[in-house]
Amino acid sequence: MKPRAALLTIGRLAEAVGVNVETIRFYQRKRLLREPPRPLGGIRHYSAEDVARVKFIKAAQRIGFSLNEIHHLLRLNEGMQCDAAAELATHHLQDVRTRLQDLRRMEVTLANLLDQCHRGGKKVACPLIAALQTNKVEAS
Amino acid sequence: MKPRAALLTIGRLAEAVGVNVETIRFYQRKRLLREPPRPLGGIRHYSAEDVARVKFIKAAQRIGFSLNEIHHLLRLNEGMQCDAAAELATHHLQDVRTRLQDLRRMEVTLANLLDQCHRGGKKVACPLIAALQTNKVEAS
DNA sequence: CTTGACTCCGTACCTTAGTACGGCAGTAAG
DNA sequence: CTTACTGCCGTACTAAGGTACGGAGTCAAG
Repeated sequence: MKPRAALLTIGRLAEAVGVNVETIRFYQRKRLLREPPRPLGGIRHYSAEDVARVKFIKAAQRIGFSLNEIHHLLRLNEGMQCDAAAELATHHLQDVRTRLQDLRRMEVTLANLLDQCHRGGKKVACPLIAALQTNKVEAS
Repeated sequence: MKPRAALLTIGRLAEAVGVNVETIRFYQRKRLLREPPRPLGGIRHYSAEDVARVKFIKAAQRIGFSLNEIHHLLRLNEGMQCDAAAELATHHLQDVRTRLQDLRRMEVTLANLLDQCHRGGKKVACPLIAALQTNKVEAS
């Protein structure tokens, strides 16, 4: 018999990524994940690609993208027309670069704070707020 | 007459940052913002510091922090005991660095995608998903 | 052939982060 | 004085992103 146990069911997929089974179903409903083939008796089975996809979704969320934006990003992945892709990518690239700057400032500031601490002051004054606005948040 | 017009009311604060008045009130309820002094007749007035604070909140949200995490970050700002601050900061610093890596990968990938496009392929194949998982995919 | 661990499905519920609503009060202009 | 802004307050509603629940089917092991 073929190793039925190796089949990637929804439960295993969820476990592999570290999310709830319901979350997988939810992503399917939201079309962030294709409906997988269900060869025998209606039990879905997934591929390694699906694992990667869900991991991508989770990573993208951590850096501040909404499911909606992630949906767009994922479409870039599946060979779309170049001009459309370029437009989307340009837009997201700018977005990503803004976030990078904010994150770098945050990094530097936290690192400085730690450094101050280790030099032995008992209290620290942390210009954390200044960190993210040095650049600007010009209201439109 | 004193320049009453220069008073930073809730409406002006909201406008300065580009958020809704209700959002400011909401942040106050959530203790992300102190209750400001209300000298005459109960009308709150805010300082430039409050503007900075709200801007910080918004910037931190864009890079993926929840209001809860932001609450912690803000507490770092107001001179706390060094050991406590150091622990918090260390934790957030790691977090920030992970996000930075993901964002950098995302940046490189999007930039490559654009580059491919400009070189004239009609369709593009974008290893976008690979981008965010390079760090840790030990999927069995 | 029963039992336990999954799976399937739809629906309901929960948390986070706001937004909107309606009633009341103070001030300023017409 | 009346009308028009704001501001104050509490409560209710919304949207996004899940989570939980209950009933039914499936499958491998005991």
